[in-house]
Amino acid sequence: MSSKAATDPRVLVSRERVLTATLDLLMESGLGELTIDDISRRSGVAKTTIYRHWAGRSALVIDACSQMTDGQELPPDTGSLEGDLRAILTGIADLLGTARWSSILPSIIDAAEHDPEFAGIHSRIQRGHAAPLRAALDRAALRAEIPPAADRNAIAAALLGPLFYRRWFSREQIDAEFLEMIIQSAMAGSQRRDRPSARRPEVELPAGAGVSSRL
Amino acid sequence: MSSKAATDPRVLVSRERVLTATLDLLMESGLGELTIDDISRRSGVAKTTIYRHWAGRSALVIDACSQMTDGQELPPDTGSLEGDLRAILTGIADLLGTARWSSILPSIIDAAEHDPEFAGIHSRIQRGHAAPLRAALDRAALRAEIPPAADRNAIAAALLGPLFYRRWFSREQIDAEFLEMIIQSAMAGSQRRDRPSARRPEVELPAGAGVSSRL
DNA sequence: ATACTTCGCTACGATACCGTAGCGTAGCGA
DNA sequence: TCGCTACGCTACGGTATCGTAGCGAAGTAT
Repeated sequence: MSSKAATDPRVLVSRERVLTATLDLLMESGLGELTIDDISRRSGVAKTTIYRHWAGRSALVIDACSQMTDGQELPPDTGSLEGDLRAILTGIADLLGTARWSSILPSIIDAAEHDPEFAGIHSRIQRGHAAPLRAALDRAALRAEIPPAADRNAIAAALLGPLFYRRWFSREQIDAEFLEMIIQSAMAGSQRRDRPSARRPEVELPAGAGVSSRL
Repeated sequence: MSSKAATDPRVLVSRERVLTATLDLLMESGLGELTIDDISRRSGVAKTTIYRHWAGRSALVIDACSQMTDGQELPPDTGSLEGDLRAILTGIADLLGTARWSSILPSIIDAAEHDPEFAGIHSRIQRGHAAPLRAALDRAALRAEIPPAADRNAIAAALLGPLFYRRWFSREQIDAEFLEMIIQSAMAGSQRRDRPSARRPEVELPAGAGVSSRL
Protein backbone atom coordinates (compact mmCIF):
# COMPACT_ATOMS: atom_id res chain seq x y z
CA MET A 1 0.00 0.00 0.00
CA SER A 2 2.97 2.21 0.45
CA SER A 3 3.84 2.33 -3.23
CA LYS A 4 1.20 2.17 -5.92
CA ALA A 5 3.99 2.29 -8.46
CA ALA A 6 3.81 -0.80 -10.62
CA THR A 7 6.83 -3.02 -10.35
CA ASP A 8 5.42 -6.05 -12.05
CA PRO A 9 7.00 -6.11 -15.51
CA ARG A 10 3.79 -7.43 -17.02
CA VAL A 11 2.00 -4.27 -16.01
CA LEU A 12 4.71 -2.10 -17.39
CA VAL A 13 4.82 -3.71 -20.80
CA SER A 14 1.04 -3.71 -21.06
CA ARG A 15 0.86 -0.03 -20.24
CA GLU A 16 3.60 0.85 -22.66
CA ARG A 17 2.22 -1.19 -25.52
CA VAL A 18 -1.18 0.36 -25.05
CA LEU A 19 0.15 3.89 -24.82
CA THR A 20 2.31 3.62 -27.91
CA ALA A 21 -0.51 2.00 -29.86
CA THR A 22 -2.75 4.85 -28.76
CA LEU A 23 -0.31 7.45 -29.98
CA ASP A 24 0.19 5.61 -33.23
CA LEU A 25 -3.51 5.39 -33.93
CA LEU A 26 -3.93 8.97 -32.85
CA MET A 27 -1.33 9.98 -35.39
CA GLU A 28 -2.78 7.88 -38.17
CA SER A 29 -6.47 8.51 -37.79
CA GLY A 30 -7.00 11.25 -35.27
CA LEU A 31 -8.88 11.47 -32.05
CA GLY A 32 -12.28 11.11 -33.67
CA GLU A 33 -11.57 7.65 -35.00
CA LEU A 34 -9.87 6.34 -31.92
CA THR A 35 -11.57 3.38 -30.24
CA ILE A 36 -10.61 1.07 -27.44
CA ASP A 37 -11.12 -1.94 -29.68
CA ASP A 38 -8.69 -0.57 -32.23
CA ILE A 39 -6.16 0.10 -29.53
CA SER A 40 -6.60 -3.43 -28.28
CA ARG A 41 -6.12 -4.89 -31.73
CA ARG A 42 -3.13 -2.73 -32.52
CA SER A 43 -1.36 -3.19 -29.22
CA GLY A 44 -2.07 -6.88 -28.82
CA VAL A 45 -3.29 -6.14 -25.33
CA ALA A 46 -6.72 -7.49 -24.47
CA LYS A 47 -9.48 -4.96 -24.14
CA THR A 48 -10.25 -6.15 -20.66
CA THR A 49 -6.68 -5.48 -19.64
CA ILE A 50 -6.94 -1.97 -20.96
CA TYR A 51 -9.97 -1.38 -18.81
CA ARG A 52 -8.08 -2.76 -15.86
CA HIS A 53 -5.59 0.08 -16.22
CA TRP A 54 -7.65 2.99 -17.41
CA ALA A 55 -11.14 4.13 -16.58
CA GLY A 56 -12.09 4.65 -20.20
CA ARG A 57 -11.18 6.16 -23.51
CA SER A 58 -10.84 9.62 -22.12
CA ALA A 59 -8.47 8.69 -19.34
CA LEU A 60 -6.32 6.68 -21.69
CA VAL A 61 -6.06 9.40 -24.29
CA ILE A 62 -5.22 11.95 -21.67
CA ASP A 63 -2.56 9.70 -20.25
CA ALA A 64 -1.06 9.10 -23.66
CA CYS A 65 -1.07 12.75 -24.61
CA SER A 66 0.34 13.80 -21.28
CA GLN A 67 3.50 11.82 -21.72
CA MET A 68 3.95 13.09 -25.24
CA THR A 69 5.91 16.01 -23.87
CA ASP A 70 8.51 13.76 -22.27
CA GLY A 71 11.84 13.42 -23.94
CA GLN A 72 12.36 17.14 -24.17
CA GLU A 73 15.89 18.21 -24.78
CA LEU A 74 17.52 20.94 -22.80
CA PRO A 75 17.64 24.30 -24.51
CA PRO A 76 21.05 25.19 -25.86
CA ASP A 77 22.85 28.34 -24.80
CA THR A 78 24.85 29.64 -27.69
CA GLY A 79 25.68 32.90 -25.98
CA SER A 80 23.70 35.14 -28.31
CA LEU A 81 20.01 35.57 -28.82
CA GLU A 82 20.28 35.09 -32.54
CA GLY A 83 22.17 31.87 -32.12
CA ASP A 84 19.72 30.58 -29.55
CA LEU A 85 16.76 31.41 -31.74
CA ARG A 86 18.29 29.76 -34.74
CA ALA A 87 18.97 26.60 -32.77
CA ILE A 88 15.57 26.49 -31.15
CA LEU A 89 13.54 27.26 -34.23
CA THR A 90 15.51 24.83 -36.34
CA GLY A 91 14.77 22.16 -33.78
CA ILE A 92 11.09 22.96 -33.79
CA ALA A 93 10.97 23.03 -37.56
CA ASP A 94 12.55 19.62 -37.46
CA LEU A 95 9.94 18.29 -35.08
CA LEU A 96 7.17 19.78 -37.15
CA GLY A 97 8.25 17.65 -40.05
CA THR A 98 8.84 14.38 -38.32
CA ALA A 99 7.56 14.06 -34.81
CA ARG A 100 4.39 12.32 -33.82
CA TRP A 101 3.02 15.29 -31.97
CA SER A 102 2.85 17.44 -35.05
CA SER A 103 0.20 15.07 -36.35
CA ILE A 104 -1.51 14.63 -33.01
CA LEU A 105 -1.55 18.19 -31.80
CA PRO A 106 -4.41 19.28 -34.06
CA SER A 107 -6.63 16.71 -32.41
CA ILE A 108 -5.66 17.97 -29.00
CA ILE A 109 -6.23 21.57 -29.99
CA ASP A 110 -9.60 20.69 -31.38
CA ALA A 111 -10.52 18.80 -28.24
CA ALA A 112 -9.23 21.64 -26.10
CA GLU A 113 -11.69 23.90 -27.84
CA HIS A 114 -14.57 21.99 -26.31
CA ASP A 115 -13.20 20.03 -23.36
CA PRO A 116 -11.54 21.82 -20.44
CA GLU A 117 -9.57 18.74 -19.51
CA PHE A 118 -7.91 18.70 -22.90
CA ALA A 119 -7.43 22.42 -22.58
CA GLY A 120 -5.31 21.69 -19.54
CA ILE A 121 -3.26 19.11 -21.38
CA HIS A 122 -2.74 21.39 -24.30
CA SER A 123 -1.71 24.16 -21.96
CA ARG A 124 0.98 21.96 -20.50
CA ILE A 125 2.23 20.84 -23.90
CA GLN A 126 2.21 24.43 -25.05
CA ARG A 127 4.32 25.61 -22.13
CA GLY A 128 6.57 22.66 -22.84
CA HIS A 129 7.77 23.69 -26.22
CA ALA A 130 7.73 27.36 -25.48
CA ALA A 131 9.98 26.87 -22.49
CA PRO A 132 13.36 26.83 -24.26
CA LEU A 133 12.35 29.91 -26.15
CA ARG A 134 11.31 31.71 -23.01
CA ALA A 135 14.58 30.80 -21.37
CA ALA A 136 16.53 32.16 -24.33
CA LEU A 137 14.56 35.40 -24.24
CA ASP A 138 15.18 35.72 -20.52
CA ARG A 139 18.88 35.31 -21.08
CA ALA A 140 18.76 37.86 -23.87
CA ALA A 141 17.03 40.31 -21.57
CA LEU A 142 19.73 39.84 -18.97
CA ARG A 143 22.34 40.53 -21.62
CA ALA A 144 20.30 43.58 -22.68
CA GLU A 145 19.99 42.22 -26.21
CA ILE A 146 16.33 43.01 -25.92
CA PRO A 147 14.73 45.60 -23.66
CA PRO A 148 13.97 44.09 -20.26
CA ALA A 149 10.44 45.43 -20.54
CA ALA A 150 9.86 43.75 -23.88
CA ASP A 151 6.78 41.58 -24.10
CA ARG A 152 8.36 38.17 -24.28
CA ASN A 153 5.10 36.38 -24.79
CA ALA A 154 4.52 38.48 -27.87
CA ILE A 155 8.01 37.78 -29.14
CA ALA A 156 7.47 34.09 -28.63
CA ALA A 157 4.27 34.33 -30.62
CA ALA A 158 6.06 36.19 -33.38
CA LEU A 159 8.62 33.39 -33.55
CA LEU A 160 6.57 30.24 -33.09
CA GLY A 161 3.40 31.42 -34.79
CA PRO A 162 4.82 31.57 -38.30
CA LEU A 163 6.27 28.07 -37.98
CA PHE A 164 3.04 26.58 -36.78
CA TYR A 165 1.20 28.53 -39.43
CA ARG A 166 3.26 26.88 -42.13
CA ARG A 167 2.82 23.42 -40.72
CA TRP A 168 -0.90 23.40 -40.09
CA PHE A 169 -2.43 26.32 -41.94
CA SER A 170 -0.67 27.09 -45.19
CA ARG A 171 1.06 23.71 -45.35
CA GLU A 172 4.11 25.19 -46.95
CA GLN A 173 7.66 24.03 -46.69
CA ILE A 174 9.74 25.43 -43.83
CA ASP A 175 13.21 26.16 -45.09
CA ALA A 176 16.25 27.85 -43.61
CA GLU A 177 15.54 31.13 -45.38
CA PHE A 178 12.12 31.29 -43.87
CA LEU A 179 13.50 30.71 -40.40
CA GLU A 180 16.08 33.39 -40.93
CA MET A 181 13.48 35.88 -42.03
CA ILE A 182 11.30 35.12 -39.02
CA ILE A 183 14.22 35.49 -36.65
CA GLN A 184 15.28 38.80 -38.14
CA SER A 185 11.72 40.08 -38.07
CA ALA A 186 11.15 39.18 -34.46
CA MET A 187 14.46 40.58 -33.33
CA ALA A 188 13.77 43.83 -35.11
CA GLY A 189 10.27 44.02 -33.72
CA SER A 190 11.38 43.31 -30.19
CA GLN A 191 13.58 46.35 -29.95
CA ARG A 192 11.03 49.05 -29.33
CA ARG A 193 8.18 47.30 -27.64
CA ASP A 194 7.08 47.44 -24.04
CA ARG A 195 5.31 44.83 -22.07
CA PRO A 196 1.87 46.39 -21.64
CA SER A 197 1.21 45.14 -18.15
CA ALA A 198 4.40 46.77 -16.95
CA ARG A 199 3.20 50.24 -17.86
CA ARG A 200 -0.59 50.43 -17.98
CA PRO A 201 -3.17 48.26 -16.27
CA GLU A 202 -4.92 47.05 -19.39
CA VAL A 203 -5.71 48.38 -22.80
CA GLU A 204 -9.16 48.05 -24.22
CA LEU A 205 -9.51 47.38 -27.88
CA PRO A 206 -11.76 49.45 -30.11
CA ALA A 207 -13.97 46.70 -31.46
CA GLY A 208 -13.79 43.66 -29.23
CA ALA A 209 -10.77 42.32 -31.01
CA GLY A 210 -9.98 40.12 -28.05
CA VAL A 211 -10.23 36.39 -27.82
CA SER A 212 -12.68 35.16 -25.27
CA SER A 213 -10.27 33.09 -23.26
CA ARG A 214 -11.65 29.77 -22.18
CA LEU A 215 -8.97 28.98 -19.69
CA MET B 1 -33.09 18.89 -66.33
CA SER B 2 -31.62 22.13 -67.49
CA SER B 3 -31.25 23.52 -64.00
CA LYS B 4 -30.59 21.31 -61.03
CA ALA B 5 -30.75 24.43 -58.89
CA ALA B 6 -33.53 24.02 -56.38
CA THR B 7 -36.33 26.52 -56.72
CA ASP B 8 -38.80 24.84 -54.40
CA PRO B 9 -38.78 26.92 -51.22
CA ARG B 10 -39.22 23.83 -49.10
CA VAL B 11 -35.93 22.48 -50.33
CA LEU B 12 -34.18 25.73 -49.68
CA VAL B 13 -35.34 26.11 -46.11
CA SER B 14 -34.55 22.49 -45.36
CA ARG B 15 -31.07 22.85 -46.70
CA GLU B 16 -30.42 26.05 -44.83
CA ARG B 17 -31.77 24.82 -41.53
CA VAL B 18 -29.65 21.71 -41.76
CA LEU B 19 -26.52 23.59 -42.71
CA THR B 20 -26.81 26.14 -39.94
CA ALA B 21 -27.58 23.44 -37.40
CA THR B 22 -24.52 21.59 -38.62
CA LEU B 23 -22.30 24.61 -38.15
CA ASP B 24 -23.78 25.31 -34.75
CA LEU B 25 -23.18 21.80 -33.53
CA LEU B 26 -19.76 21.83 -35.09
CA MET B 27 -18.96 24.95 -33.12
CA GLU B 28 -20.36 23.64 -29.88
CA SER B 29 -19.08 20.09 -29.81
CA GLY B 30 -16.62 19.63 -32.63
CA LEU B 31 -16.46 17.31 -35.56
CA GLY B 32 -15.94 14.21 -33.47
CA GLU B 33 -19.29 14.53 -31.71
CA LEU B 34 -21.28 15.45 -34.77
CA THR B 35 -24.03 13.00 -35.72
CA ILE B 36 -26.82 13.08 -38.22
CA ASP B 37 -29.36 12.41 -35.52
CA ASP B 38 -28.20 15.42 -33.56
CA ILE B 39 -28.38 17.56 -36.65
CA SER B 40 -31.88 16.31 -37.27
CA ARG B 41 -32.98 17.08 -33.74
CA ARG B 42 -31.36 20.50 -33.71
CA SER B 43 -32.56 21.60 -37.11
CA GLY B 44 -36.05 20.18 -36.83
CA VAL B 45 -35.54 18.54 -40.21
CA ALA B 46 -36.27 14.85 -40.36
CA LYS B 47 -33.30 12.56 -40.68
CA THR B 48 -34.75 11.02 -43.81
CA THR B 49 -34.93 14.45 -45.39
CA ILE B 50 -31.29 15.04 -44.60
CA TYR B 51 -30.39 11.83 -46.37
CA ARG B 52 -32.49 12.95 -49.30
CA HIS B 53 -30.17 15.93 -49.75
CA TRP B 54 -26.78 14.64 -48.74
CA ALA B 55 -25.10 11.32 -49.26
CA GLY B 56 -23.92 11.08 -45.67
CA ARG B 57 -22.26 12.79 -42.80
CA SER B 58 -19.10 13.48 -44.72
CA ALA B 59 -20.83 15.17 -47.63
CA LEU B 60 -22.92 17.28 -45.31
CA VAL B 61 -20.00 18.45 -43.23
CA ILE B 62 -18.02 19.26 -46.31
CA ASP B 63 -20.91 21.22 -47.72
CA ALA B 64 -21.35 23.14 -44.48
CA CYS B 65 -17.69 23.93 -44.14
CA SER B 66 -17.35 24.94 -47.74
CA GLN B 67 -19.83 27.74 -47.44
CA MET B 68 -18.22 28.98 -44.26
CA THR B 69 -15.96 31.16 -46.33
CA ASP B 70 -18.84 33.04 -47.85
CA GLY B 71 -19.60 36.51 -46.64
CA GLN B 72 -16.05 37.67 -47.07
CA GLU B 73 -15.59 41.39 -47.12
CA LEU B 74 -13.48 43.13 -49.67
CA PRO B 75 -10.03 44.07 -48.53
CA PRO B 76 -9.61 47.76 -47.81
CA ASP B 77 -7.04 49.87 -49.61
CA THR B 78 -5.76 52.50 -47.23
CA GLY B 79 -2.97 53.60 -49.55
CA SER B 80 -0.11 52.41 -47.37
CA LEU B 81 1.06 48.95 -46.46
CA GLU B 82 1.06 49.74 -42.78
CA GLY B 83 -2.50 50.97 -42.92
CA ASP B 84 -3.63 47.96 -44.90
CA LEU B 85 -1.97 45.57 -42.51
CA ARG B 86 -3.47 47.28 -39.50
CA ALA B 87 -6.94 47.09 -41.02
CA ILE B 88 -6.62 43.49 -42.14
CA LEU B 89 -5.07 42.13 -38.97
CA THR B 90 -7.52 43.99 -36.78
CA GLY B 91 -10.33 42.42 -38.74
CA ILE B 92 -8.86 38.97 -38.39
CA ALA B 93 -8.26 39.46 -34.69
CA ASP B 94 -11.89 40.42 -34.45
CA LEU B 95 -13.01 37.28 -36.22
CA LEU B 96 -10.77 35.14 -34.06
CA GLY B 97 -12.66 36.29 -31.03
CA THR B 98 -16.18 36.05 -32.28
CA ALA B 99 -16.73 34.19 -35.51
CA ARG B 100 -17.94 30.66 -35.81
CA TRP B 101 -15.02 29.55 -37.88
CA SER B 102 -12.50 30.22 -35.18
CA SER B 103 -14.15 27.46 -33.18
CA ILE B 104 -14.68 25.19 -36.14
CA LEU B 105 -11.36 25.55 -37.88
CA PRO B 106 -9.47 23.31 -35.45
CA SER B 107 -11.77 20.48 -36.36
CA ILE B 108 -11.16 21.09 -40.03
CA ILE B 109 -7.42 21.29 -39.55
CA ASP B 110 -7.46 18.08 -37.60
CA ALA B 111 -9.53 16.37 -40.25
CA ALA B 112 -7.28 17.76 -42.98
CA GLU B 113 -4.40 16.03 -41.29
CA HIS B 114 -5.92 12.65 -42.10
CA ASP B 115 -8.45 13.18 -44.87
CA PRO B 116 -7.40 14.64 -48.23
CA GLU B 117 -10.90 15.87 -48.93
CA PHE B 118 -10.82 18.02 -45.83
CA ALA B 119 -7.34 19.07 -46.77
CA GLY B 120 -8.83 20.54 -49.91
CA ILE B 121 -11.51 22.37 -47.99
CA HIS B 122 -9.01 23.73 -45.57
CA SER B 123 -6.82 24.83 -48.40
CA ARG B 124 -9.67 26.84 -49.87
CA ILE B 125 -10.54 28.42 -46.53
CA GLN B 126 -6.91 29.18 -45.99
CA ARG B 127 -6.54 30.96 -49.28
CA GLY B 128 -9.73 32.79 -48.43
CA HIS B 129 -8.52 34.67 -45.46
CA ALA B 130 -5.03 35.10 -46.75
CA ALA B 131 -6.35 36.74 -49.92
CA PRO B 132 -6.79 40.31 -48.63
CA LEU B 133 -3.35 40.14 -47.14
CA ARG B 134 -1.82 38.93 -50.35
CA ALA B 135 -3.55 41.70 -52.25
CA ALA B 136 -2.20 44.29 -49.85
CA LEU B 137 1.30 42.89 -50.19
CA ASP B 138 1.01 42.95 -53.96
CA ARG B 139 -0.01 46.60 -53.86
CA ALA B 140 2.88 47.34 -51.52
CA ALA B 141 5.27 45.68 -53.92
CA LEU B 142 3.95 47.84 -56.76
CA ARG B 143 4.51 50.90 -54.62
CA ALA B 144 7.98 49.58 -53.79
CA GLU B 145 7.21 49.61 -50.09
CA ILE B 146 8.61 46.14 -50.01
CA PRO B 147 11.13 44.65 -52.42
CA PRO B 148 9.36 43.12 -55.41
CA ALA B 149 11.37 39.96 -54.87
CA ALA B 150 10.29 39.65 -51.25
CA ASP B 151 8.78 36.32 -50.30
CA ARG B 152 5.19 37.33 -49.77
CA ASN B 153 4.12 33.93 -48.54
CA ALA B 154 6.70 34.22 -45.80
CA ILE B 155 5.52 37.70 -44.90
CA ALA B 156 1.96 36.49 -44.73
CA ALA B 157 3.07 33.71 -42.40
CA ALA B 158 4.91 36.22 -40.24
CA LEU B 159 1.73 38.27 -39.97
CA LEU B 160 -1.01 35.68 -39.64
CA GLY B 161 0.96 33.05 -37.75
CA PRO B 162 1.28 35.02 -34.52
CA LEU B 163 -2.42 35.80 -34.48
CA PHE B 164 -3.43 32.20 -34.97
CA TYR B 165 -0.84 31.16 -32.44
CA ARG B 166 -2.45 33.34 -29.82
CA ARG B 167 -5.91 32.11 -30.56
CA TRP B 168 -5.32 28.39 -30.68
CA PHE B 169 -1.96 27.67 -29.15
CA SER B 170 -1.09 30.03 -26.35
CA ARG B 171 -4.69 31.16 -25.85
CA GLU B 172 -3.62 34.66 -24.95
CA GLN B 173 -5.44 37.88 -25.48
CA ILE B 174 -4.85 39.69 -28.77
CA ASP B 175 -4.63 43.39 -28.15
CA ALA B 176 -3.74 46.39 -30.27
CA GLU B 177 -0.19 46.53 -28.97
CA PHE B 178 0.40 42.97 -30.00
CA LEU B 179 -0.88 43.66 -33.49
CA GLU B 180 1.31 46.71 -33.75
CA MET B 181 4.36 44.75 -32.72
CA ILE B 182 3.63 42.03 -35.24
CA ILE B 183 3.13 44.55 -38.03
CA GLN B 184 6.36 46.36 -37.25
CA SER B 185 8.26 43.10 -37.04
CA ALA B 186 7.02 41.82 -40.35
CA MET B 187 7.60 45.09 -42.13
CA ALA B 188 11.13 45.26 -40.81
CA GLY B 189 11.79 41.65 -41.74
CA SER B 190 10.40 42.06 -45.22
CA GLN B 191 12.95 44.64 -46.27
CA ARG B 192 15.93 42.49 -47.00
CA ARG B 193 14.53 39.17 -48.01
CA ASP B 194 14.36 37.56 -51.39
CA ARG B 195 11.85 35.09 -52.64
CA PRO B 196 13.91 31.92 -52.89
CA SER B 197 12.22 30.47 -55.94
CA ALA B 198 12.95 33.63 -57.88
CA ARG B 199 16.69 33.16 -57.50
CA ARG B 200 17.62 29.54 -57.00
CA PRO B 201 15.73 26.43 -57.97
CA GLU B 202 15.34 25.01 -54.49
CA VAL B 203 17.28 24.98 -51.27
CA GLU B 204 17.84 21.79 -49.41
CA LEU B 205 17.81 21.93 -45.66
CA PRO B 206 20.63 20.50 -43.57
CA ALA B 207 18.62 18.14 -41.36
CA GLY B 208 15.31 17.43 -42.95
CA ALA B 209 13.70 20.46 -41.37
CA GLY B 210 11.00 20.37 -43.95
CA VAL B 211 7.41 19.42 -43.55
CA SER B 212 6.38 16.33 -45.37
CA SER B 213 3.61 17.92 -47.33
CA ARG B 214 0.50 15.81 -47.61
CA LEU B 215 -1.10 17.84 -50.30
C1' DA C 1 -58.64 21.73 -58.90
C1' DT C 2 -55.06 18.61 -59.77
C1' DA C 3 -50.80 16.42 -60.42
C1' DC C 4 -46.30 16.50 -58.48
C1' DT C 5 -42.82 17.12 -55.09
C1' DT C 6 -41.20 17.33 -50.58
C1' DC C 7 -41.69 16.54 -45.97
C1' DG C 8 -42.25 14.29 -41.29
C1' DC C 9 -42.91 10.25 -39.00
C1' DT C 10 -42.27 5.50 -37.47
C1' DA C 11 -40.09 1.55 -37.86
C1' DC C 12 -36.60 -1.11 -39.19
C1' DG C 13 -31.87 -4.10 -39.73
C1' DA C 14 -27.09 -3.62 -39.43
C1' DT C 15 -23.06 -2.29 -37.39
C1' DA C 16 -19.84 -0.56 -34.04
C1' DC C 17 -18.38 0.55 -29.71
C1' DC C 18 -18.81 0.50 -24.89
C1' DG C 19 -17.75 -1.50 -20.50
C1' DT C 20 -18.19 -5.85 -17.65
C1' DA C 21 -18.17 -10.83 -16.06
C1' DG C 22 -16.21 -15.23 -15.75
C1' DC C 23 -12.73 -18.53 -16.44
C1' DG C 24 -8.47 -20.72 -17.32
C1' DT C 25 -3.50 -19.78 -18.04
C1' DA C 26 0.94 -17.90 -17.46
C1' DG C 27 4.24 -15.11 -15.24
C1' DC C 28 5.96 -13.12 -10.92
C1' DG C 29 7.87 -12.92 -6.21
C1' DA C 30 9.21 -15.02 -1.85
C1' DT D 1 7.64 -24.69 -4.83
C1' DC D 2 3.59 -22.08 -4.11
C1' DG D 3 0.49 -18.34 -3.56
C1' DC D 4 -0.72 -14.16 -5.89
C1' DT D 5 -1.38 -11.22 -9.63
C1' DA D 6 -2.03 -10.01 -14.27
C1' DC D 7 -3.23 -11.57 -18.53
C1' DG D 8 -5.94 -13.31 -22.68
C1' DC D 9 -10.06 -14.94 -24.25
C1' DT D 10 -14.99 -15.38 -25.03
C1' DA D 11 -19.23 -13.87 -24.33
C1' DC D 12 -22.28 -10.80 -23.09
C1' DG D 13 -26.09 -6.65 -22.59
C1' DG D 14 -26.67 -1.97 -23.57
C1' DT D 15 -26.46 1.90 -26.37
C1' DA D 16 -25.79 4.83 -30.28
C1' DT D 17 -25.49 5.74 -34.92
C1' DC D 18 -26.03 4.60 -39.48
C1' DG D 19 -28.72 4.53 -43.61
C1' DT D 20 -33.24 2.88 -45.70
C1' DA D 21 -38.31 1.80 -46.54
C1' DG D 22 -42.99 2.94 -46.55
C1' DC D 23 -46.81 5.90 -45.85
C1' DG D 24 -49.77 9.76 -45.24
C1' DA D 25 -49.83 14.84 -44.94
C1' DA D 26 -48.67 19.24 -46.56
C1' DG D 27 -46.91 22.46 -49.74
C1' DT D 28 -46.08 23.92 -54.77
C1' DA D 29 -47.03 24.97 -59.47
C1' DT D 30 -50.03 25.30 -63.39
